[in-house]
Amino acid sequence: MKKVFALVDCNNFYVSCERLFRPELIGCPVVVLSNNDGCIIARSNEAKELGIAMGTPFFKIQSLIKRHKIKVFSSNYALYGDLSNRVMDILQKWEPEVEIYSIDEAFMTLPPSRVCSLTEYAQQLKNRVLQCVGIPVSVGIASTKTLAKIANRIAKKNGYYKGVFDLTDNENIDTALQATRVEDVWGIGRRYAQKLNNHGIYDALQLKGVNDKWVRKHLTISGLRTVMELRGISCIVSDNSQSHRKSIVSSRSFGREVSSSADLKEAISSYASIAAQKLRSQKLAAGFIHVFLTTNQFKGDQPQYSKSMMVSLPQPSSYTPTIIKSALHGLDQIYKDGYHYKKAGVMLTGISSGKHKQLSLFGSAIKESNCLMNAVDYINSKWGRNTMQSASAGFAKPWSMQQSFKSPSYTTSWQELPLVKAS
DNA sequence: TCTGGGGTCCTAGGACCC
DNA sequence: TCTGGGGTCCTAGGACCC
Repeated sequence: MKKVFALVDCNNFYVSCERLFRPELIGCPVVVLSNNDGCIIARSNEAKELGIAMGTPFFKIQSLIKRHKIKVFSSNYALYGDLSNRVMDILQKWEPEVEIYSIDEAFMTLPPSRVCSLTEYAQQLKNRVLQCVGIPVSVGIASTKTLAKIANRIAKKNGYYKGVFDLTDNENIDTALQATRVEDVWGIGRRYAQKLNNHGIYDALQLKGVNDKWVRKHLTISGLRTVMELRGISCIVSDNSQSHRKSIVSSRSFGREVSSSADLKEAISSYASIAAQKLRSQKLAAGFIHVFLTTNQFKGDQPQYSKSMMVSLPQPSSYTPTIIKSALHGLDQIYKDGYHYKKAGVMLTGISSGKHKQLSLFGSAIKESNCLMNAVDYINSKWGRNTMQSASAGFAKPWSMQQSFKSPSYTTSWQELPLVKAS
């Protein structure tokens, strides 16, 4: 029997998280900003209706914000991450096969036999999530993940379906595909959409019928997989192997432009610490450290410079002092005086399980204290990030990002618990 | 004044080897 | 005038995702 996939997607997830603790904002236009309060990364339906596009720079829509009294939030990842975990818990209790795809989406494999219809089954799940966590979700059901994405889009856009749309019925598929533009197909981005349009292909039904050879040549093997999925042949398999991630990045745009080597060293130390902590939290170690910095590409009148460099470690490590030291060594090599830098970062690669370390050929293992890192991680998890930190990361942090509109961490910080007053 | 961060996969091309 | 072919590894860059 053919597999059936359900894509469960939280509606306007970050906005829904903010509204959960500010119910008076239901029905009002709300937006959430990227780090550094740079771009719009989430919009309520009311904000979408005002024509605010995803990724719009915040500073460009100031007057619109004022005119329509749009409520603005800086991103609060502690809150979103916690609520995401709660939603995923419900899904995992509901069905054994759940693939968490992103902070606000998961693919579920539905059982072949059940007492009610697929639509009723998904409605029950949707109600359960709303009841237990308070986050509204939409569910798209189909025989492949790409079709489930399309079904989900229809469930969201068309109120008639009440948040659930079943596309397993073959008769509906082509109608749905015809109503879907190629750029709205999962796996087709701006560039590929342009290419397809130039070739006379505008909707998903046309894409489904394109010659395989042409697709393979112009959209690579990934594009061909997308087309096969539109045809109902499931070929985007879930990666349920216990494989760990291949890279870990920590980077930020600065709150203001940075020129001095001293400030950059602080920032790089800080990012290196964050990356090392992420490594340890997944019990991994890294073999290579990449450091990069770049000037503000939006300022065409200023001299531009960007550079990256890789530093190899003698043996894989997750020890913060080692990671910081190597990152600063890399920074020394690429830093050039006289530029206004906008962004810098640290990327860790050559990632392996921390248990099996390849030791250096000469001499014994380098001394790194796991106990010390365990203690630091424990203290920071209990009392908040940066309760203990490396001195090289600085204290005033004049380069740190702006977050002017951040809501409290309602669910993850004792100090920020919401208060309820009886009157 | 103000334009995110963190990932993955694929391909082309160069270096190098036999 | 003539100057191989094929495999592998690495890196940079492009494209996509949320």
